[in-house]
Amino acid sequence: MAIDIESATGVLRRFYRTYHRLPSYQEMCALFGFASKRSSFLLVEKLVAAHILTKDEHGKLAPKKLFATLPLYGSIKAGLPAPAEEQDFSFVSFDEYLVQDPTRSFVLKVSGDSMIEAGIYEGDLVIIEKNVSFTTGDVVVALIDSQWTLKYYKQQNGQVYLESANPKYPPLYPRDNLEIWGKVVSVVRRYN
Amino acid sequence: MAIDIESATGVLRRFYRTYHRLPSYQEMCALFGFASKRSSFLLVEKLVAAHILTKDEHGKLAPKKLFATLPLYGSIKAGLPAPAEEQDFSFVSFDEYLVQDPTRSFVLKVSGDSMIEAGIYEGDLVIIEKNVSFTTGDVVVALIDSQWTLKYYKQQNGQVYLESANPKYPPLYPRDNLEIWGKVVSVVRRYN
DNA sequence: TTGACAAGTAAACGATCGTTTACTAGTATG
DNA sequence: CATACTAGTAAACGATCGTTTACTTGTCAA
Repeated sequence: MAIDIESATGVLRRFYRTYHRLPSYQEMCALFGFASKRSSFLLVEKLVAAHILTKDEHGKLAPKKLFATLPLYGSIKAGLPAPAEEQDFSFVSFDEYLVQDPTRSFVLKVSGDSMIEAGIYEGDLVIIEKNVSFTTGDVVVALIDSQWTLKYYKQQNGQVYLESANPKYPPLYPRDNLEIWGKVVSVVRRYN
Repeated sequence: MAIDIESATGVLRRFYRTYHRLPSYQEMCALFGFASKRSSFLLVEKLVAAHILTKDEHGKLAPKKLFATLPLYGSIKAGLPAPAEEQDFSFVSFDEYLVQDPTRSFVLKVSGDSMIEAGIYEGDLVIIEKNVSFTTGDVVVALIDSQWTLKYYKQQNGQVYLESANPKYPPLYPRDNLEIWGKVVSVVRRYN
């Protein structure tokens, strides 16, 4: 009774999500109930042929795209490919898609509705990048009069101020000092 | 001249992002310019002590949270901790945060403005999960009269229909058949 | 100047690595 | 029935693994 590729992929994916590495052939024996490493070897050969795993230039086993990534279909308007012939898509890993420089980034959970008109809702996560340049229109995290806010950064006639995306809040002109902490480079929302 | 932990972390993070695995001590020698594996060994010891790397239950080296993740500060309203004492936060990996079951999920790039009132903009990526139950108010990907759309799923008096979040579009009542492909479980937006 | 310490080299250890060879059992095909 | 093929076991291969021991530097403080 051979283990099919699909369920093997699931097992390995779960292992990779837990340990952030692939199991050795010996560990695969335990995972799949093999008695010989050769069985793991043959299974891996199939997975490599199926483009689920790869070997890098040093011959080390590595997860291929499917592991940390999902198929990305083109446009929602363009129509979806038939489920049988799932081709013509790229892949996305959100960690890589959302974060350019992890060493300069952090995440904030949004509360309040001041940026709701910009599509940033309460409960959303925003990824902030520090020490980057920003211009008028960027969403920034700012310390204005010793209070933290998420606002549009605006420049007009040399005057710098912060503007809410929700029209019910007035623009903020700094009294003494205005400290910009970073720029919002991406937004993430999870339902339920 | 010792290599400081910070830059070593950067090098390893870059390696991990490229190869989706950690380098061996031998490979670290090449990465850091060491002539002896012992130098790699000592460096790793420091990184483990600094909670940047770990060893799992089988003694295998594994990246700790910091690698695939970013610090998550509480609420934007609550104020940020001082940069020096960066404590009291959790961590987020977006791949894990956004996708519950990778085997049943795919990604679509949004075009059109029909869901703009729900905070889903043109160019956003939506993560769709197939074969899940959904109720009134969920955002779904549907095939209505052989056309793909992103809409609110609605049920009223036994009548099922699709509603746009943008009031300028009327609700869609299916003429012959309505096929729901999956539920939008999360939304992702990257600026610039 | 001396001593202590940190950081690196060089070499060696047993353990585990991926891989290969030889063989066995089961199953499907002719 | 004979054959071929697939999937598995068992054992062994050299290579690489992480780790340890012994020794060499350079630096800073006493």
